[in-house]
Amino acid sequence: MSATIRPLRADAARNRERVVAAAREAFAELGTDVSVPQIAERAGVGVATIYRSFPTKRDLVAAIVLESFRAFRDNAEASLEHEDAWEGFAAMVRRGAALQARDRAFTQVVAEALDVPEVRAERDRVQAIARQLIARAQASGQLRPDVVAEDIPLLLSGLGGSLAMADCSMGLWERHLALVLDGLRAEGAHPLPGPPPTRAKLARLAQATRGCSG
Amino acid sequence: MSATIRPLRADAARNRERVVAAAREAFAELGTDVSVPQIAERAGVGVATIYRSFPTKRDLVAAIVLESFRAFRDNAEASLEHEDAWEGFAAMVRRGAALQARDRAFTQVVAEALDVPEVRAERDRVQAIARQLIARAQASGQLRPDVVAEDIPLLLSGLGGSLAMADCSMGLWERHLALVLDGLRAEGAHPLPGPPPTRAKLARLAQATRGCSG
Amino acid sequence: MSATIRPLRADAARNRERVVAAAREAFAELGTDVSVPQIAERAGVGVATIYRSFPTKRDLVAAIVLESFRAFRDNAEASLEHEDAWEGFAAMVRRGAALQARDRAFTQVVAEALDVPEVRAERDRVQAIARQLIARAQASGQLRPDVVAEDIPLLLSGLGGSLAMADCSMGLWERHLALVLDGLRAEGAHPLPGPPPTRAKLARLAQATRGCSG
Amino acid sequence: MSATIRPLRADAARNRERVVAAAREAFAELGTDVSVPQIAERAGVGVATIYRSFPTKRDLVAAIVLESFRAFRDNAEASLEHEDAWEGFAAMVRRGAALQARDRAFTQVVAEALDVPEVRAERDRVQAIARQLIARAQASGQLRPDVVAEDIPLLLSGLGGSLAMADCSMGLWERHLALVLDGLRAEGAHPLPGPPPTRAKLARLAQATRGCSG
DNA sequence: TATGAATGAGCATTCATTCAT
DNA sequence: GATGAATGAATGCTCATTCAT
Repeated sequence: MSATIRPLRADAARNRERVVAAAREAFAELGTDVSVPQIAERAGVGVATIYRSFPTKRDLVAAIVLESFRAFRDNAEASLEHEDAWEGFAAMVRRGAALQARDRAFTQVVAEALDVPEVRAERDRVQAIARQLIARAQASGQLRPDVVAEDIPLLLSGLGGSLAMADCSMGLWERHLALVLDGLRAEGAHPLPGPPPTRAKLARLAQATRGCSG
Repeated sequence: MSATIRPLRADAARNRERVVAAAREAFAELGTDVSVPQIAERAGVGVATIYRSFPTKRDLVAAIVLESFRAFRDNAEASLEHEDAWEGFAAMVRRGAALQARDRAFTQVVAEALDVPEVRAERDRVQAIARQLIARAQASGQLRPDVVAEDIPLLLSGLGGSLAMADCSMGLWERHLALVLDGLRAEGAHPLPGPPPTRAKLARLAQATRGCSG
Repeated sequence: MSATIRPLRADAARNRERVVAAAREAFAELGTDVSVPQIAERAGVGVATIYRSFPTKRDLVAAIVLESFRAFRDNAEASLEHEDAWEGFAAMVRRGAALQARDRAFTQVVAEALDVPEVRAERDRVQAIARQLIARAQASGQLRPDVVAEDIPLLLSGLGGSLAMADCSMGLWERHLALVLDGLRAEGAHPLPGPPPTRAKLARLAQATRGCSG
Repeated sequence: MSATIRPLRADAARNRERVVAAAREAFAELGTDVSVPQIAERAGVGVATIYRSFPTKRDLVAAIVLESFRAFRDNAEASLEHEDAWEGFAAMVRRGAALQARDRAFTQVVAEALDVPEVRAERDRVQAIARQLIARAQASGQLRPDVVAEDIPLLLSGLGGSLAMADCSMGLWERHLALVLDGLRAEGAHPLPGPPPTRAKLARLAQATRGCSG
């Protein structure tokens, strides 16, 4: 009965899924610069089919990375239940690194702050959870106290960069990740240089699109 | 006869230098996506003048990043003289991070493995020095023994990612860098997962342009 | 059996009417450039429903403007009964102007000679009546004798142009219309240049789609 | 010597002229809707050649119609010298009609108020002259006193409409023009309906892009 | 029969690169 | 040797029209 609710949706949905799958794949592999016609070809549909579901390429990108963000958030939420506070925190970082290891578009969007409300909102939600994981791990004395939640996207983006470079099928990025995690431990922490970033500064930072000169 | 050639050469060389300077600036600021006409305009020359010296945009990019690679290598070589082995090593990493902080194209190329022989060669030379710095720092017991030279580009690229994201004028990236350095210290090192990467594997890795799926 | 067909027909007819209503509105408001999907949405039907009744957008346009032509003809026929021959004639012209003032598509089609047999036929019928109105008004000595029926569409189209330009809600076009009517009066008429257009010439003219060069 | 000032311009200018000529022709014939590729083909150049000289299609349209506007203005200025004030005025109207008779894009732009500063400015200049011609002709008692300068573009646009419809090579539009001119004469003028348009109203009118509903 | 998803050609525009001057 | 105009392929996107449901 529920099958007959949307008879049209039957092949429409199947096609949309083909588009999404093709986009997911293409974006993951080649980054957000793949052209819409390229995605259409991979999906075996015409360009206009894509534009029916996603009025703009931007929207398609947003939809795809949103999936990843959500998956990441689900995982991070689950990590809050971890008995060991450090392991909970590490799991989140690991997950973020893994995601970036297989999705180039995700990496790009983490780094370039796609200005789409839904994405922005999801990012905020993710950060709220990260803050909790951090607080827990710091309270337990395992995570160095001078790390703040805002460092995490930078760290993740950092891992993403390294992953992008390497053939991600090799386990190399896991070495790198372990290294970074060691740097985050309270154990042998050396004080970080400069003042801790204020929340206001970081907010402005999140706005900034790009532009480096010195 | 060299007298009649030189004058032209002088002109040409001056022009080439203008192109290189403009490209350096533009690439650092905007990344490798700046258009050739844009660079030509900045340099105050015609596009064809650029194409005389650099048959391809790719070549121009290569030339520019090569400069950075060389500067990096010079610096790394100097670091070999450092009394403190750890400081020598850390100086190299810091330098790499700083370079990426002010040169967006460099970051891109480190991350995307520009497939040009000269660049590749320079990369190898850099790595040879890195190997020495690492060996020294490990011998002195300050650098964790499970790090290999091949990890360095990945780490640098990682830092680059985080730098790209943040407004690089803020000191944020220096926090991240300090974090990573702490992770590299022998002090609180936890064993890295998996087998150490063999040299052969890494060679193949260097070849690979891209392509992640699982 | 007609009983079983009729119900469907009823549905179909109602749907068709919705389409026509939406098209009428959309064309009047926005001109013939509105997209078919847009009309479908206004009508609350699918595009294909439109294409069932009208194999081509052109046909839909033709159907809609045909309505206006018919309304115009009805009005013109009524004007034949006018006691005052001049007023009868003027009423027709006024009506044509008013139609154009509220229907952008009508204006476009009058100006661009939509090449559809039915439209063409209706145009001829209209002209036959115009001819009578003109004859009457000329016989009464009020309409200048050198005007021929074939001038009328041109005049109307002329008014349409001026109307299109002005915010049609302002009464401006009525000034213009009055001006033109004054030009049509026998009173102060100055002879028109050139030979009066022969019927044959005008027939060829009606054929011509476009093409001006000298 | 002046020939060698811009050796490059030699063929560049020739090519630009080809573009302009092709655009002039295409716009005149088909209106502003002709596609850029179409114009390029007519000109025998690539699309990008057009975009070198005209950053936007809008700019190309503006450039072309500006030519016509200027020609019109020159002519109108000359008409100010006419001994007979009425003939001066009539010459302007005739000229405007003739222009529209051979240039569909001009007609469109007169009717649709292309929002480009230069075009707008030229339009204003033209109107200033029209105002003088009108004042002169009214002072001499030949032009009806209730016409204002702002009526002229409407009248011209009106004539344009009628001209567009007819095969412009036939002299038909000249009949229509004569008719309209007769309507403008003081001789047999009947009072115009409604209040004369205030300048403020007309200014707002000029702003309005489109949108007719009642 | 009505739907609306799919199509592919078309549009305005940009860019790396080549060639006449 | 240097110029910058010309090229044509590519990009994101829209629309009239056609099918599978």
